[in-house]
Amino acid sequence: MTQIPVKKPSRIQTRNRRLILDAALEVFSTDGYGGATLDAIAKGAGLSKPNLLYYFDGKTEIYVTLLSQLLETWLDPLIELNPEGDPVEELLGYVRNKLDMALELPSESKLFAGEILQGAPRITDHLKHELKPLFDSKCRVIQDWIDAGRLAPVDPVHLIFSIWATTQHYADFGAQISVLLDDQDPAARAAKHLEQMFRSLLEPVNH
Amino acid sequence: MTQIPVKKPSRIQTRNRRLILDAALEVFSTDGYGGATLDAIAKGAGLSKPNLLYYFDGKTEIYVTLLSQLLETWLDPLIELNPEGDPVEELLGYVRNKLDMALELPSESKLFAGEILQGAPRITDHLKHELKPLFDSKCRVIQDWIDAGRLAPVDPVHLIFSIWATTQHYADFGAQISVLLDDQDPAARAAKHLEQMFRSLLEPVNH
DNA sequence: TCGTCCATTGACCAATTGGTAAAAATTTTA
DNA sequence: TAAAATTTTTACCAATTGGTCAATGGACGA
Repeated sequence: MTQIPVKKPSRIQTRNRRLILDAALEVFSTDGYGGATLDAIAKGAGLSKPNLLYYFDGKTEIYVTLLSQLLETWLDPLIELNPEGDPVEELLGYVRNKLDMALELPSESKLFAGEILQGAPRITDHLKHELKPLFDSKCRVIQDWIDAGRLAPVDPVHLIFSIWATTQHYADFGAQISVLLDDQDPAARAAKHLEQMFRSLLEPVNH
Repeated sequence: MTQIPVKKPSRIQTRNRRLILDAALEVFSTDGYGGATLDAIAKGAGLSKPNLLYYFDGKTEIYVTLLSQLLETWLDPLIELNPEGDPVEELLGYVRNKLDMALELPSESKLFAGEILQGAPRITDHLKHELKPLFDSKCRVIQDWIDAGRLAPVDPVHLIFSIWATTQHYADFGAQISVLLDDQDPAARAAKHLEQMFRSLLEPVNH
């Protein structure tokens, strides 16, 4: 029996890996992969650089660990899209959830966006094997809703793209929004606008 | 008289600065500011590194030059939004223009997105003094249309954000889209979807 | 054609980078 | 508590980075 030795991590390991990943998230999301340095991450985590490398095999491993953990969290709201629920409310709920995530976890959104922006060189596999199947399945759910006449005839694929784009925009382009809105908090009006927009798109005409 | 010597650039200067900026666009947009190297840009431009630095004062200057030139091109379609035209058609035309730009000039879009993502540390002033006034002015135009009953009552600010987000998404998240659509070209269906979405949002109910 | 200015190069540099090795300190286990 | 295992540090390194400088090569007008 080839038993893979999966020792449970010590308290110190759990704590330090957490410290490192937290620090790394900030550094990677504000400086990008290329601009981030192990020194900056080490400093942020309150550890020495060689100590960092005791817990992770290198810069890339920290980065990829972060991204794949992130992808899971990020996919959750999409998973929860319930085929049995009311189509319009399910989708508006999804919009709401994604917007809340973007507003509450902007660094995570930026980290992901930065990786995709650069061609997703380090997570293409994750996208293919985790995101894609879920995406296809949820597109089918939406198409079924449309076929049942419970949703206006939209393009499921591009509907999802539009939801992702508009919600994540509030995290990824936060710096631009800050300038344009003189640092006012966009949250409330953004939520209202997105609900209005997607409702007018999705509500079936014959009611 | 403090006369600034604005010699017109020689043919060689024009050519080489162009070569450098073209190469820099590719390098910066795929590697990010931090990940980009002068060596890579020099190689891409077919020049030696010291030769690069003969034309530009340093990495940052190349980058900022690129970004500010870019911002102008990028703002053009918004400028063309005509207060005298038909509101819905003007806005849908803007969507169309922005989508076409994103599809045709993805590197430019990515470069800009990358800078904003990192907090816009090098172009905040440009945003404040060029983008913001234009943005405010066009928001007023949209509000006037609404007040005149020629457009559904939307939030002008967030309408523009949604247009930017959805169109640029096809450039900035192209890598993700490629995976999800198995490399099919999204252009046609994206255009159709965006028109449907924004039309259903913008068309005034009383016709 | 000559001299002046522009363009280009090779050699170089200090600082920073990701990463290593081995010893020292600390925690856990028996 | 002593040995074993884990964690941390100190000292270090080779490669890469953005950038300089003096010397050389070319373009071009007088």
